[in-house]
Amino acid sequence: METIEQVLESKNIRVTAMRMLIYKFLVEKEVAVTLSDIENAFEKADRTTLYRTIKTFEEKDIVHQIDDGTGITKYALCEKGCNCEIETDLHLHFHCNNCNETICLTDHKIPQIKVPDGFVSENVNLVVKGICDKCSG
Amino acid sequence: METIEQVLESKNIRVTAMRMLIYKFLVEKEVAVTLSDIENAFEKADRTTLYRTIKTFEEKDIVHQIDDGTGITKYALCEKGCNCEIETDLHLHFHCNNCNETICLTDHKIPQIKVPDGFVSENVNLVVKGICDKCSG
DNA sequence: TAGTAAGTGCAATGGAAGTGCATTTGTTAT
DNA sequence: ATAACAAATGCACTTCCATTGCACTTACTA
Repeated sequence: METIEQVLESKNIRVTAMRMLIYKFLVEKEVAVTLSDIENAFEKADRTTLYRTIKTFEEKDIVHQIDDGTGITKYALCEKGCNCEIETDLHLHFHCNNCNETICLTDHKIPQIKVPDGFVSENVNLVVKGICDKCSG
Repeated sequence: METIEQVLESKNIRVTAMRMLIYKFLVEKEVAVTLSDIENAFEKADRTTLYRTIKTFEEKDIVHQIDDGTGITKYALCEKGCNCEIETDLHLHFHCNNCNETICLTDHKIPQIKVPDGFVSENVNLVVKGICDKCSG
């Protein structure tokens, strides 16, 4: 089992208390979070720090950004099976219309999408909306 | 050939000069537009009016909203083959990373997406990013 | 044609994203 | 150990888009 320090170091991210806390928070949260979520969880910390920390994590490919259509950017840890650095790693996201949470369905790859002649596909964003397992129960 | 008045009336939208102009603008634009695009086209009109006009069009299903991941909401006319009122009408959108325009690929339906047990899919948003036909030429 | 409902314009607010700069903290070399 | 440097953090501020309240105008309806 890797420690948080090891994870950060392996990605060339300098280890700080703040970063460890935020990483831990992301691990414990199983859904994608907004910047506000993080803000609420760390009220003592500055918004900018949280913002830049997430951006750092993103650059170093330990979190990926999700645009689930709510208009607010969400972030989730890149876990087992998520290779965000590879453009073609395209798992889909599920947004629950009831609890408003967004979940990475890492196992569910996006099928090949055909585009018309002349169009070149570089990237695909797919968000399924509906009711999640917890809410449909 | 339906006139603009007829289109609006058939959707129970009261006909005003402003609405006709905006509708005409949307018809002529073949790509999805932002509120700012409309604003620039109608500098004499108020932002709020344009905003609410688009919202009205959206409610009455003559326009649909597109979230192409640029962070700015775009709108496009629901044309032939687009049945936004039906949740399962799911054509995809293409966003060009070069010219920054977003196009409805009305003919391209989204394939059936499987979700895990317990999840209920109600809606799917799919945006393909890449280079459009005009830019790849 | 008067009355009412809807549409429009102006002003202001709110939320999220992003930036500049000063300060603090951490790393490295001496 | 500590000086010097680089990176991280906190504060203040800005910008941009979305949205709302209210007053005024326009269009339908009895």
